[in-house]
Amino acid sequence: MSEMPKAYEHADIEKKWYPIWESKGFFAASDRSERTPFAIAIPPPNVTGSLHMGHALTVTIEDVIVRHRRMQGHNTLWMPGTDHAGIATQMVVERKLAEEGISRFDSGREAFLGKVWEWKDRYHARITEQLKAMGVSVDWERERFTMDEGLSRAVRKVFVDLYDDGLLYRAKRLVNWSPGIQTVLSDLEVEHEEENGHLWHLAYPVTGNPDTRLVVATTRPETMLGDTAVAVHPDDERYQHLIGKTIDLPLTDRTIPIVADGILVDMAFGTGAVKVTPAHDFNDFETGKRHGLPMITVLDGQANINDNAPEKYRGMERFAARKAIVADLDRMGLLVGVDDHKHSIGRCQRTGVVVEPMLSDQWYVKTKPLAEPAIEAVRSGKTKFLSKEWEKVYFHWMENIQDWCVSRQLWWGHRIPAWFCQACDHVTVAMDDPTVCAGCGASALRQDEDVLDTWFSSGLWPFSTLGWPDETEALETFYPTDVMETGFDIIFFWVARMMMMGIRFMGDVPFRTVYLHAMVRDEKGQKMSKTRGNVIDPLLITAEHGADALRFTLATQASQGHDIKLSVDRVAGYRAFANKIWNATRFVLMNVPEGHTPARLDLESMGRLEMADRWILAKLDRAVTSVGGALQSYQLNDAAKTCYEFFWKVFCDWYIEFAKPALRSEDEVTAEGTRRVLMHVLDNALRLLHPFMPYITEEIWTRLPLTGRDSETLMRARWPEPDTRRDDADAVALVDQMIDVIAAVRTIRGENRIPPKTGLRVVVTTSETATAELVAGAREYLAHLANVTDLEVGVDLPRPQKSATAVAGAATVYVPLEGLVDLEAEVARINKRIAKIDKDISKFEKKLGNPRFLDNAPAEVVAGDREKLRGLKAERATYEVTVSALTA
RNA sequence: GGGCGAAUAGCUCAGCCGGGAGAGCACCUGCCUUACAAGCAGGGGGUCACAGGUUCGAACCCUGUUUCGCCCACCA
Repeated sequence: MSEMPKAYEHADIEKKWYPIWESKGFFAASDRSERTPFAIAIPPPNVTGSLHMGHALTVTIEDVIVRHRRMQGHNTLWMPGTDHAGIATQMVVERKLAEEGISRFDSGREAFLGKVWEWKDRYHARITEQLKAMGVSVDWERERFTMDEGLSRAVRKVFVDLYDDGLLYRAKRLVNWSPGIQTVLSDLEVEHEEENGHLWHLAYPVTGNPDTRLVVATTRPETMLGDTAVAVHPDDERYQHLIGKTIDLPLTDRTIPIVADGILVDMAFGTGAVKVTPAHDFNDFETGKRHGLPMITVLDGQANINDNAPEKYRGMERFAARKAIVADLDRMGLLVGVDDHKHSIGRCQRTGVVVEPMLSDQWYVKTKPLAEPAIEAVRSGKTKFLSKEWEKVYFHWMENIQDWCVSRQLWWGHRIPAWFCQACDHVTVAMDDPTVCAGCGASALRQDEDVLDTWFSSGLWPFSTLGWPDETEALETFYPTDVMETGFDIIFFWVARMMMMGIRFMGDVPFRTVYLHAMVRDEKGQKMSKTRGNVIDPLLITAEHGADALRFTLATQASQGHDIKLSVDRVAGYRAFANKIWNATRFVLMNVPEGHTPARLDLESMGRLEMADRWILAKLDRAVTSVGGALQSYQLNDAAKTCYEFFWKVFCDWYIEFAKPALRSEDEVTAEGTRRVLMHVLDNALRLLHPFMPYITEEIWTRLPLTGRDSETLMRARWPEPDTRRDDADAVALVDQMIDVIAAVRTIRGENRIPPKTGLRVVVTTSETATAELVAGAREYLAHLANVTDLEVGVDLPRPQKSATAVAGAATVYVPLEGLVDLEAEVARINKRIAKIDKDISKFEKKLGNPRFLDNAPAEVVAGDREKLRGLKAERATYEVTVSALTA
C-alpha cells in the first residue's frame, strides 16, 4: 500500500480514475438483463460552446441519481449525447465568419454547413472533455447526436407520419419573424417585456370630407403604410355616422374603409379608433380575416420598407421609417399628439431584435390532439412532476397550446422532407427522396429549403436515442425512462414536446418522473449567460477545487424552489471536506498494521464491542436510513448534508477520538474490535458518499484492506441498506451522555480560558448509578478528549469548594477552579447562563400553567414539557448554589 | 390581466407531520494535541418581512399587505 500524502491532491486522482472506469465498462448498461432497469436520458448539451454551471448542476444531479441506482443493483442506463441546436449553433458560426467579413450567403449552403460541422466536432470534443472531468457515468458507447443518421431517420419518420395523419400542415399565416436572423420563430422563442414607448395619435381624413378626421392611436406609426381599414366600436356613438365611409390614407394613394369591430376595439382606450394593419399585427390580422380586408405587407425580411410602400420610404429601416413618417404627418398637420406609453415588446430570444409579425408560408404541427393525451398522462399520474406546482404550469400551457410552427429559414438542421412540384400544386412528403411528384408524376421537384425547429428532434430524444424507429432491445428495456431531470426553463420547449411525441409514437410516456431544477446564477444572483460574459467555467472550478467539491456543493444546493447562487467559498469548504475524508482514512490506515486485514464485522461479533463502537454503528445505521431515503425521493441536498454531518461531526469529531484510546489498549480484543469498526464505518460511509464524490471515494475505497470486497470498483459495490439490529438505542443514550459530560468540561475550560495543556481535576455527580458507572468507565475518554487528569465520579457527591459547574444531561460536572481562574469571571458566566435558563423556565411555566394546554395538548407533549421544566429547574438550582458558593 | 416562488444570524441557505430557532462561511477567544492549521476546542450573533386570524401552542396552517424574482397572456 502506497503512503498517503498528508493533504488530498484532487488533480492526479481525478485524472486517474475516469479512464479506468470507462475502459473497464463500468458505465455500460445492458440491453438484456434480469436486473431492474433504470434509465435517464441526458438533456443533450448544445454544441454551441463550452458547458456552463447549469450543465454542471444537471450532470451532477443525474450522476448522483444514476450512481445510487447502479449501486443498488439496477441495470442503469444514462444515455449521453449532444444537440445540434439549430439557431444557436448557426449563429455562433455566422458570427465567427462575420469576423472574417464573410456572410453565410457569401460562402453558400454547402460550404457553410461544412464550417458548422467543423464547429460541431470541435465543441463536441470540448463538451465531452468537460463532462468527463465532472465524472459523469454515462454509457458513452451509446452516445448520439441529434443530426446523426439514426436520429435523422427518426425525425423524418415523425414528420412524414404526422403529415400523413393530418397533424402536420403548411399554412400562410402571420408569424413571429426575426429580422436579425431572418427566420420565423415559434411563440416560445419570443420574449415579451414591458418597455417605454409612445402612443402616436394620427388624424386620418374621411374621404370627400377632409375636415372630418378620424384620429387613431398607434404604437407603430410606420405600419400605417400597410393599413387596410380603420376600426371603431359598433356601439360607439361618436363614430356611428362614419361606419361604412372611407378614409384617404395619408402618405399613400389608397382609400380604406371604416369598419365596426367590437372585438378589436375598446371604446375606452385611446381615441376609440384603431388603424388596422393585417399584415403586421396579430390582432389586426384576425380583424382583417373577419372583414375580408386585403393584407398588404410593407416590410421585407430585414424589416426594411418594401416596394408595396410609396417610393419615398422604400428601403428605409423600420425605425428610421417611423421617424420619417411621423415627421411627414406632423408637417401635414396630421399628428395630433404623442403620449408616453408603456407596452409589451416581443424580442427574439437569441438576438434581442424586435420581432416583426409577418405574413408567410410555414409548416405547423397541430398540437391539440397531441396535447390532450399528454395532459391526461400527468393527470392520471403516469408521469409525475417532483414538485406539484410545475404540474400546474404544465397544464396551463398544454391546455392553451397553439399550433407549433416547426419550419425555420436556416441551413443548420434537419432539412424538411417536402418537395414542391414545378408543374402542379402538389407537395410530396416522403421518407425517401422522391424522384417524381406524387400528385402529377412530373419530375421537376424542388425540396423545401427550410429546416426543422431544433426542438422537433429534441422532442424525440428519449426514444430516438434508443434506436427508434427500429424495434430495438434497448427500447424494450429502457423505455419509458425513469427520470427526466432538466432546467425548469425548458419545460415547454422540451419536456412538453417529449410528452406529446413520446405518447404519440411510443404509445407510452417518455419518463415517469420529472425533476426540474433551478437556475444557477453567479454569486451576485445574476443570470449566467454567454452574452453577459459572466459564465463560470466549471472546468476552472474543477481544476482549482476538484470535481468532487464542485459536485458536492451543487448537490447540497439542489433543493427545489429557488435559484442557486454559486459561491466559490462554499466550493472551497467542500474541498476541505474532501481533505477531511482523506485524512480520516490516513488515520484509519495508520492504525491497521501493514499487511493486516481486519475481519469483516458481522452482527454476531457485535456483542463483544465497546460502547463507543456500538454507538457509531447505530449512528451509521441511522445515516444509512436517512441518506437512502433522501436519495430514493431525490432529496439530494438532504442526503448530501446527512453524509457531511455524519462523516465530519459524528465519525471524525467523536468516534475517531474515542477510537484512539481503544487502539492503544493493551487488550487486543478491544483494539482489533475498534479496527474492524473503523474499517466498517469508513467502508460504508464511502459508499454513501460515492454518488456525490466519486473520485476520492473510489481512490480511498480501493486502498482499504477490506475482507470479502464485493466489487473491484466502488461504482458497482453494494449500496448500504439499513439494519435496525445495529441501531443500539442504549449505546446511543449512554455515549451521548458521555459526550455531554466531555462538552461540559470543554465549555468550562474554554470559557475560563484554561489552556488545553492544563490538566483538570473534575468531579462528576449524578443521581443515577448507571450514569455514574458510565462516566467512571469513560475515564480514558475524558483524559484524552478533555485533558481530565483527576476524575472523581459518584452518586450525589458533594460540591467541591470554589468550582465551576455545568449541567450535562443527567450529570453535573464540577471543575475546582481555585488557582486556575478568575472566580468573578466564572460567576458572571454562570449568571448569564442562569438568565437564559430563567427565560426558558418562565416560558414553560406559562405553558404548563395554562389549563387549556393541559386539556388539549397530547399527553406525551405535556409530560415532555413537564420533564423539561423539571430539568431546567434542577439545572438552575445547581448553578444557583455554585454562584452563592463562589461569592461566599 | 392571470399564475408561481421567495422573504429566517453580517452573507449564502436548511428547517419534512405545528410542540424549547439550525448549518456553512464570516466574526471573537484559546490551541501547530503524533489523521487533518484545508485543522481542533470554546463563544457571541435572530422581532423567522409586516398586520390580522385559526389553535392549548405558529417560522410552519389561513387571510390580507409590502418588497424582490419568475412564468404565462396579441390589449391599439
